[in-house]
Formats: sequence, C-alpha cells, structure tokens
Amino acid sequence: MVRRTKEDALTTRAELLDAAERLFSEKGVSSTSMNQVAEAAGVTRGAIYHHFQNKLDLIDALMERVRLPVDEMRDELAQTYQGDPVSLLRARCFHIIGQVQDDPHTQALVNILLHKCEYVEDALPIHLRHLGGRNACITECVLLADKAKEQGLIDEKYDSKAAVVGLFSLVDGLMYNWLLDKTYFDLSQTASQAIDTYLAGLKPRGA
Amino acid sequence: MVRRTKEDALTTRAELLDAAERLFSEKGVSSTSMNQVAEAAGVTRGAIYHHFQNKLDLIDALMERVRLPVDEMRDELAQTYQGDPVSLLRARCFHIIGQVQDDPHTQALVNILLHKCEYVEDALPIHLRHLGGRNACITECVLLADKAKEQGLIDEKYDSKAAVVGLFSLVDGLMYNWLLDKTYFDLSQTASQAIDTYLAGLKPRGA
DNA sequence: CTTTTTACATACATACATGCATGTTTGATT
DNA sequence: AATCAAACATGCATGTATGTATGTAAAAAG
Repeated sequence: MVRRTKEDALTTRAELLDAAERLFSEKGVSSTSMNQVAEAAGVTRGAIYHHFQNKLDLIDALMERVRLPVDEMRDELAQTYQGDPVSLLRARCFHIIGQVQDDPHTQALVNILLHKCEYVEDALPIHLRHLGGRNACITECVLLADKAKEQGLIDEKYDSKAAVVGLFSLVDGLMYNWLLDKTYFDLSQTASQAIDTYLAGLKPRGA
Repeated sequence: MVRRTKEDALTTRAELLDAAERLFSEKGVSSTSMNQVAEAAGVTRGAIYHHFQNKLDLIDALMERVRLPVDEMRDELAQTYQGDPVSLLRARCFHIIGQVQDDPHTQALVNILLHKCEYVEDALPIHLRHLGGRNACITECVLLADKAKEQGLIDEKYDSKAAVVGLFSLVDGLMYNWLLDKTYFDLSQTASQAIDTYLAGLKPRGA
C-alpha cells in the first residue's frame, strides 16, 4: 500500500522513526540495516532514503524528536521548584530517572545512546549533540549549585562544577547499569537512595 | 617478514591484540575490520584467523588479557586496607579511577566497553563477562558495606546493596563522561570530591 | 483538465567484510 | 635426514549493506 497524501507521508515518517527506535534499541545501530528498518515499518528502503539522507540522518531525526519534549519538561520543572536550588536539582535527577524507567521512548533512546551505538568519528554530529546538551545542562546546574552554596545548602569547600558533574555522573551511571540488566536492582529505589546520599554529602557538616 | 618460532608467534599474537585494542578504541569495534587490525599489526588476515576464531574471540582475548592484572590488584588492595571497610571501598574506587586515567591499556579497554562497542546479542559472551564481573564485585562490596554498618561507619537506614550500586554507578558515570570529553573536567579531582561526597552522605548523621 | 511534484518502489552498480580452502616456508620431532 | 606440524600468506566465493538512478501512480498546483 502506498501512501500519497502529505499527511500519510508524515505517518510513514513517524513509523520509520518508531521502527528505527525499536530495532536500534533491540539490536544495536550498526547491526541494524536500513532494509530491516524499512521492512519493520512496512515499506521499502526507498521510503527511508526519501525521508532521510542516510543512517546518521535517521538517528539525528530520532534525537531531534525528543529534544522538544525534554526542553519543555525542563522549563516546567524550573517553574515548579522556584526558590530552593537543591530541591530543583533533586527534582531534575528524579525526573530523568522516572522518565527512563516509565517512558518506553525515552528508555529506548537512552538505551541506544548508552549501549547500542558506538561513538565513532562518522557519528560526530550525534556525539556533539550529546555533549552539547550535557554541557549546557551542567553549566545551568552549576549556577544552581552556586546559589545553593550562597544559601548555605551546600558546603563551601566543594567545587560547584565538580559537584554537579558528580551528581550527573551518578545519574548516568545508574541508568547505564540498570539498562545493562534491569532485573539486578530496582532503579527508582536505588536511585532515590543514591541521589539523596550524594546530596546529603554535599550539605555542610553543621547543618 | 614471517615469524616462525613459538616465541615469535606469541609476539605476533600480542601485536594483534595491541593493534585491535588501539583501533577498537579509536574507531569503534564494528567500524574496524579484521583486515585493518591485521595491517596495523603488520600481518595479513590469515594471521588473525590462525590465532583467533573471529572478531568476538579477538575481543574476548582482549578482555581476558586484563582480567588477571585486575584480579591481582584487587587482592593486593584487600590486604593493604585491612580493618576499615569504608577505606577499602574508597581505595578501590580511587584505584579504578587512577588506573583509567593513567594506564593507557586500561583506558583503552574501558573506553571500548563504554563507548566503542554495542551491547548486542552476538556479543553476549562479552556482555556476560562484563555483567558477571560487576555483580561479583558488587556482591563482595556489599559484605564490606554490611561490616561498615555494624561498625557504625554507614547509617543503618541505608540499604547496603543500593549503597554499593550507587557508589559503583558514580564511578562508572565519572569514567563514562570523562572518556566522552577528557578536556571537560579533571577526572582525579572531580572523582575525588564526588566519591568523598557520596561516602560522607553514607555516614550516620550524628558522627 | 493538464502539468508538475510528491511519495514511494524497483533495480542496479559498487564496495567491502567474512570465512574458508589452499599454498608456502620454516621450526620442531624422531 | 626425513617427516610433520606450526605460522602465517594468498586467493576465492559468498553474503550483504549502501547509494543512486530510474520508474510510477496519485496528489497537488496551475
């Protein structure tokens, strides 16, 4: 069956992205051929090359598809937790963990990024997108950490950037290990305790 | 030039492993062909298939080559820090971080595991080796955490397994992010602060 | 209603990577 | 010294992914 109208074309495009997301997450990016993606979406390879330039462009579109929702959620959170920088940091971490655990699309994408794609030279655009997003987020959170230090919520002896990098690394590591074997530990419980442990360690001793 | 004696054969094998380690770490596993590995080692593909069954067997040999040194170092550390379980945990984390930062072989292998290979079905043996090592190490460290709780060094409210999983995830995340861009933060400084922050958070409040 | 463009399908040309089979040169064995 | 086996090199056969060029039917534009 051939889709003709513009609306149908968008449906085909979305189905291609869905198929790619699923296959990449299941079998890995380089082990999945364009033909397999096309077949899973019920079309031929011609359809893919009509919508995307190549595999990298397809992956790029996958990432782009979640960028907006992620940005929206971030702004939404920022408005909810006004005033308490540490609570906001905590909420961000918990939100990411929850999203990875409960939303299949997020889980698949994070799984692809962490376990199912190789960071090689050809994939530089994806590499840079990942790094750029991380760095921007960290830079933003460093400001929160600074504010928290001013308010006496974080011990002055700690370097703000290192504190934030540590916190994000903890979250990354938790997702990394959980996605390796989801049966080995409970994500939300473990993450909850680990993040609060880390944040407790950031408090001044006297508090 | 052809190597004939058994000794020379071992040299060839080691050179093949070195070449594979370097190329895999630089360009990724699936983007590196057996021919490229052979050429980098100054031999032909025939030499590889004489020493190893296929690419997976080659990777397996790479991992096997570092298993013994790692095990030795672990036992050595265990004898150094007798008596204080938290110090031992801390020393292990710092040792891993230091090893990744300073030893090129360790760094290359960890880089391959974290960024340059896909966890797909065909790579199941490597997958299982990684998981098995992690789980064994965690199980062992949970005993240390239990001991620390008995001695009042870790707050009783914390679950030991979750505490250890959190600590290891922190270390994993730090290595993961540092290897993504080694210029973005200083590993030893950041890791030092982050690990001590986490361990400080594990202490009972009154201490 | 005609023309053009979209949205794909089909077909082909190219390029490798892999696995194996076989050849060759030496060290090792007896 | 003759034979065997190790340590590779070489060549081929196969499968498969990719990119592109072309075909085609329907929608959209005029």
